[in-house]
Amino acid sequence: MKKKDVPSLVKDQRLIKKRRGQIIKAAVLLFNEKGYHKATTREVAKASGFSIGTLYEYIGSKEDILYLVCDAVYDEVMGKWEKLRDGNLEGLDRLYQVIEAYFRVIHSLQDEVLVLYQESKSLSDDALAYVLEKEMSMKAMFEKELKEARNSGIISLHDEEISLACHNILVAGHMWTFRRWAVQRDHDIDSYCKWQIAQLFRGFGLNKNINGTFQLLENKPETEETI
Amino acid sequence: MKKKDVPSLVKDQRLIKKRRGQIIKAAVLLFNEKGYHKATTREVAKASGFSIGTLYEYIGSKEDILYLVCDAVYDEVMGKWEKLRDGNLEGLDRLYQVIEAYFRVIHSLQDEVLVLYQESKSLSDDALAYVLEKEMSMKAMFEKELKEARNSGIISLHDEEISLACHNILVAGHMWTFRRWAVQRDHDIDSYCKWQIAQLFRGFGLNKNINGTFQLLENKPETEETI
Amino acid sequence: MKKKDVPSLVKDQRLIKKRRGQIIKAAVLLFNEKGYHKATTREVAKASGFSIGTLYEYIGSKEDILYLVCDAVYDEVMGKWEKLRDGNLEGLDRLYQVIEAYFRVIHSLQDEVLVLYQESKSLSDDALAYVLEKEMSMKAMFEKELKEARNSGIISLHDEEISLACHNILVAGHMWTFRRWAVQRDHDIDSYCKWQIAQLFRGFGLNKNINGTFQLLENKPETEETI
Amino acid sequence: MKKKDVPSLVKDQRLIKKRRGQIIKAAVLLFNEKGYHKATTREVAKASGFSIGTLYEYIGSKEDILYLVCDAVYDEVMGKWEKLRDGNLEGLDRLYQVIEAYFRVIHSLQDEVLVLYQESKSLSDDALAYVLEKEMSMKAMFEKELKEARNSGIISLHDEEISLACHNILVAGHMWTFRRWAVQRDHDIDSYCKWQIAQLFRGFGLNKNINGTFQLLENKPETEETI
DNA sequence: GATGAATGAGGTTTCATTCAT
DNA sequence: AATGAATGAAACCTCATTCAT
Repeated sequence: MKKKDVPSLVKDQRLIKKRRGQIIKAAVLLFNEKGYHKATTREVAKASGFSIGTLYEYIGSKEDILYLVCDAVYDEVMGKWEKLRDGNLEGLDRLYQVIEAYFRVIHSLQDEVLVLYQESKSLSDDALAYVLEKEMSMKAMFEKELKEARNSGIISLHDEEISLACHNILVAGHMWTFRRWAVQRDHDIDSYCKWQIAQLFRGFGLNKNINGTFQLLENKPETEETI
Repeated sequence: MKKKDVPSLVKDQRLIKKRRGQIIKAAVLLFNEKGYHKATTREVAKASGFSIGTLYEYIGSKEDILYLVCDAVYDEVMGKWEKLRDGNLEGLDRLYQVIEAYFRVIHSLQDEVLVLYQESKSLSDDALAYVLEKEMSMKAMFEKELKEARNSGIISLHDEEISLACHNILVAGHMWTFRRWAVQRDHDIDSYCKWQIAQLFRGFGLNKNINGTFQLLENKPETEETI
Repeated sequence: MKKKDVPSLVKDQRLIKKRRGQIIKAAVLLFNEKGYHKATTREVAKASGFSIGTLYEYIGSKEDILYLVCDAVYDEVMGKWEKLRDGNLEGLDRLYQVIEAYFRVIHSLQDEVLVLYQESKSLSDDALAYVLEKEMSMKAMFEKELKEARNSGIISLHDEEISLACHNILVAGHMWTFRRWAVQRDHDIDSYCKWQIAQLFRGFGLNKNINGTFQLLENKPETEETI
Repeated sequence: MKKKDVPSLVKDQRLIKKRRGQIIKAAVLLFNEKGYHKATTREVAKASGFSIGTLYEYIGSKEDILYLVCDAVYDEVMGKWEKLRDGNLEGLDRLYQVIEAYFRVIHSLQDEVLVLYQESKSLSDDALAYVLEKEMSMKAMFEKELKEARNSGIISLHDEEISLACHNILVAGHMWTFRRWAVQRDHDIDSYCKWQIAQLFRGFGLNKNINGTFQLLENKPETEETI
């Protein structure tokens, strides 16, 4: 599915990019604070730093703002995630690191992801389809990783389990934002990564040591750090 | 925290209960279809079977409708869950059954739970606090179960892990509704219960046999059914 | 073609009729004064005697107002015209009287007809088609009269000429409104009727005497009254 | 009344003329298609081949565009009409030819005349007055012709009748455009000229022969061609 | 207790016009 | 002379809420 076309009356592509960046930034803050429906276009314009007329030079409708936000957030998540992933790792280390990187990216983009998560349902059918497709492509990336791990003999899961596990990973990421009122009261992001990943891979004989790198458990007796 | 007071101009408590039941039922359908913000009070009144004037005899504001829905959904979930739980079970069987019962209740109240999940953020601060408190009380119930299981030596998890695991269980329930566009494409509720519970307890030497009841794994070699 | 359905949120049909009557009356005045496009819905509401919200209880969109006006004006013209026509007349007298009655009805509904004439082009395609159809049905009425007159041997015109003559009659009626800035400076409605009808039937040996009834010209030498 | 002054920021008169020509041409097309009010200045600028900024270098306001169009259309009609009129003709031939030429000019400038006719009411009072004055000057030309014909004994009409007849001639021209949805379905311009002129002069013993030139009827018995 | 017509604040969007480049 | 991004007043329309019946 192709990116939905958001109409603009302005020709200069560089300017469009800049102004839309302002819009997205302002919208994330506003949508977080009051939600998409209660935030007005006038407020978005003002928070973006220009007039309502100028706002509509760069979008076609209010929904376009939400679409721009959702699209941008996915791109940002994907971009940051790619940068954070260590392509040199293999096997278990790689698996852990991929997931942890994902959690940490979400942590760094909390507001953005929360909007994506809570408001995307207000998109029109086709825009929503596009966004869900992006979500599924993220899921596919995790599936690829898990299947490679299975091929390497590190984990043993059915396809169905892998699929579900990937949903769980993705949602565990989202949870960090949409349940922050509870989860972030008890955990910081380090702790959250540690325990969630532990939960995901319990039973596969894996462990993460204290200084944050992951290691195989070598049949040590259970200690505080062991899961 | 006490239940928020929803004002009514009508005296007859029995009538209030009846009419609010109609309102909640209609609102769940409508909020599912178009969301809380896009559904109008007129539509709610019509779907409830009476006039807009009558609607306002039983509520004070539109938000009250959402509050009534959220409150009722929790009560319904709790009620059904209690009925479904087998108080006689002990140990592992009990643990499994509590969780599975929870998933099945959510399955049977999909629309309701979805509304609760997607729209409760639109509640006012105090109403939201009340709803979140209910959510925490559900979490507490799971925590109690898990701690008992730990005391019985069935599982070994830190308090922190138990807390997180309970979040995961609750969210796994919600997921069944808010990710149904993907999850319910690949799973029916039986399969979902099986694999999600498996995922939660992998590594504790538990298993679920083919006919749907859970059992301890007795050192059998791993088979297809083994997790 | 059926009457276009104008949506109303109000149920009481009598009230709808009453309120729409108010709307039409107010709209005719306003549209005359500033034209359809420059008149605002708020102004229409105010001139109708109620709030903007109430206005929209009785219409679905601004265009509906214009449609209501056009539809009502045609009905009013037709209704008044029928009442004014003398069904007992035959032959020439009938022909003259039908046309004169038409002119006089338009005179009594000047503002209404002017709006119909100047603004109907702003209707949507299907509403416009409906209105033009009404116009054609009026033309058909004149054609019927002229053909009967031809059958009686009073006038001798080809079908093509009759068709065009009917257009001319209709437009001569409209002219009285849309060229009033010039025509009504030089004529009152009596004089206008007299000369326009004379113009239409010159050459058929007809005349209208001074006191307003029509008569056959009996080969008299031309006098001031003769055409 | 003097031509209204349309302000321009540009000095070069030749350029002004050229650019305004572009504007008028574009505006006629647009105003025909969507009407003056629904056409935007941006659209006019684009259709004219330059930017909105440049448009405003040559006009002071949107209304000026309409004024330029109306003014230009009159000039064009007058210019073409003069060229088409045969100054050598006398008497009846002259009378017929003047009217037919007028109809044919309007036919060749249909879109332009239609805009003039349908939108001029949106002009400001003074601009409208100027335009109506032009209309009256056209009427005066017809009056001059008819009076000369009366002096020559070709027709016998009172001053009042002549005035009205001239209105009718002018409106018969406009009709060809504003009732084209009906009239042009049944007639081509040749047929329209023939029958409308016939209608105007019925009873004066005039005729138009088959090959399109007009002639006096020489007491022949009425035939199909006779009116 | 039920009704539904009335209200008007406030939402989204448009577009004529300006002015710095 | 030409450009086009920026502006904001003002348009249309919605809908939660009230209150007379």
